[in-house]
Amino acid sequence: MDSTLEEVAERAGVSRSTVSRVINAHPSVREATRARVEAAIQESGYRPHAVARSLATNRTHILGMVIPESVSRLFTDPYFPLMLRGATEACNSRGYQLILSLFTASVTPSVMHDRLARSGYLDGVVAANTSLDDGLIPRLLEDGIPFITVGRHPVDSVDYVDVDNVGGARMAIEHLLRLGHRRIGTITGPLSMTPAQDRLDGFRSVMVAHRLPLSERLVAEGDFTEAGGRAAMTRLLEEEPTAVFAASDSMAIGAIKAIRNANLRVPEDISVVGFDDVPSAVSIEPELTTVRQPIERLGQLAVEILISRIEGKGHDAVTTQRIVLPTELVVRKSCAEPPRRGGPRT
Amino acid sequence: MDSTLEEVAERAGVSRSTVSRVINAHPSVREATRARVEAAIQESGYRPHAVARSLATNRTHILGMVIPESVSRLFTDPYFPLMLRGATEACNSRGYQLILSLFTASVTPSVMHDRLARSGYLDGVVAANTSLDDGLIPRLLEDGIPFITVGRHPVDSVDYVDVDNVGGARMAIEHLLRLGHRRIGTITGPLSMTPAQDRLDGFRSVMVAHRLPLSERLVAEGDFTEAGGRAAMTRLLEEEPTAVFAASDSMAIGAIKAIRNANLRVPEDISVVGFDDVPSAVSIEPELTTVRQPIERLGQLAVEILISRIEGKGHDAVTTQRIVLPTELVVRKSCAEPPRRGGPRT
DNA sequence: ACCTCCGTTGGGAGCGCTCCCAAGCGTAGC
DNA sequence: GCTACGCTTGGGAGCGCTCCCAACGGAGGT
Repeated sequence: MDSTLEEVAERAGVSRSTVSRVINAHPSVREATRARVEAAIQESGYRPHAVARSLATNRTHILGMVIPESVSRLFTDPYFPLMLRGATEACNSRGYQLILSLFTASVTPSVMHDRLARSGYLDGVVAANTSLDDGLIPRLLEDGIPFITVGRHPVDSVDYVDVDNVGGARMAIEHLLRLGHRRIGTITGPLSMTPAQDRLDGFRSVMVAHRLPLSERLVAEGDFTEAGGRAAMTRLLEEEPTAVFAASDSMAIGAIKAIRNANLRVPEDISVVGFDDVPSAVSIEPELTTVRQPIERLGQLAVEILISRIEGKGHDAVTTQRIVLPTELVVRKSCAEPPRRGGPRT
Repeated sequence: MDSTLEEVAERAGVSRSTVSRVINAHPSVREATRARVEAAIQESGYRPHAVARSLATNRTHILGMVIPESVSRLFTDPYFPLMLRGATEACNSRGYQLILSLFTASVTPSVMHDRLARSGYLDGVVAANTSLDDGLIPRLLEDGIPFITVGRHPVDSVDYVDVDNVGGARMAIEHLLRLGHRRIGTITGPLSMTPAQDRLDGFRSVMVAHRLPLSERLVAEGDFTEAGGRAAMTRLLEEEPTAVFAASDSMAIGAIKAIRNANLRVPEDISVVGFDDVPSAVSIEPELTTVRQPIERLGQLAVEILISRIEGKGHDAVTTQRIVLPTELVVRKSCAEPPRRGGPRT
């Protein structure tokens, strides 16, 4: 069971090196020898010892997925599970493993970082949705470990995969405009995170392009959670918007609750657009109009690019890789034309 | 940056062994020497090479979390994220790392298994919610790798952590009985999974204890998903139950939709109880009465027990560890007294 | 003054694998 | 028939660390 290369070699009557060649599919092994070795491997149930191999090759085939503490709270949101699934899928098919590093309370970021990057266990790191201020990226850069971020990062040499947050937000707002809305509010994510910034930019750029009022009072910062969306919407309500763009579906769901709580209806009194298109977007009443982003694909691509960087395939190893995936507006039932002035809404 | 023990030793004017002792907090190092070595470590930015250490100690401090393919579909359910978070938390505080192994389409279970257990990278495995028929447990047993399952497993020597599914189901049904329901249906999970079996057993035992009808037609098998719950409920509707116990919140939510789809109301026409108490249980209308299980705690305990087994602390190493956590009924708004016969329901 | 013992320290021998270099051998070319 | 070259194969030298055993020296006991 726990046989070693040497034992297999003896059994096959060849040397350690030859067995190693067979295992690594090295071409220069005579067919007859190869067969003999393979038989010996079968018989002994031999499996290469990954740790020993890693020590010799300086490769572990293990990737780290880092999720900063601030974000791990969102873990009940399907966003991360989906991204993880994409990442895992890619790892599986490329023969890599994924270590999950959530920054939790019991451990400081720097301990966490040491354990990760400098432990020598990781061939590369996927830094998911880091916020700009957590200092993770500079450290990774300093370590020289290959990494990629999910969500754009401003530093020049950083690889990333992202979705078109600006474009998605634009589509959402344009949809609202098309329905006749003029007084549109937005609930943003935490502005230390680039996707939140970008969605807000998209919102603003459309408003500006249409010469619409862009009061800061129509912008409420949330935290991507339902509770945060609810609180933000409650504030927004005072401004009497006829439509709201929430930067995540969870926040949109929170917003709908706040609206109902104020005895208003969605979409008759206020239209709501979300972002993400998580499964529960269709579980709620009314089904949510939202911007779909390919979350699973994002995780998958991140891993694939990271691996190609690690393995140094072609020019991937020198060119910074930046991929932005398109987003898509999904029209459902949470938006309608704005109420007539002085109409049903008191 | 990538200095070795030897280099640090030279810098401190001691031997490799002494540096090793300092790093591993071995007591027999003179204070002065220790200080000198620590300074050298600081200066050189030395970090022990985890892989080399693992090769020498035969310990990686890496655990695997295995989630079978059939279950990874549930990934949009908050169950796994929460369990993962508990597990990660425990790993973090004990200095372990967690490798996530989802069985995905691109890889067969046996390849997956080889990669895991026999790669030598894993000190132990947490097998989450395996179904009885996927053959994972026998293989782990055969390999002799330490492991624990989340959700009870019938084999004698297997460690597990579980929640009191039977008791939880009982509480749910008794609650319904107390409200006056007699014709109660249930939507089960896939019966190849022990939690699904246990919840059904709880349902049955209460029904039997109260001498209530136990028609198989009032039992519909679902798959823990919302869509499955909806389909199962649609079938159940023909039996005209006044209440339904769904073995997961997702299925309960699906059931509510099916009920509404039939132009009936929850809870006025049909009461619904779920299981899990996921966050979205309070996001829907009406808020769901459900059985709460400590999911995060489950993941955490699984890891802690696994680690104590690996490290062979005391008798933990020989006694089978089985822990069953209590569940709790959370009464919200999805249950009411049954409609009067011939009442509003046509 | 000598022996013993303990607290410290150093160095060899691996852990199981890869990689490189060299050796063995058969064959083709001259 | 001899040289050269290419295909195979074997074995040494690590990868960076831990662990064990031996050695060293000073303190305490007699």
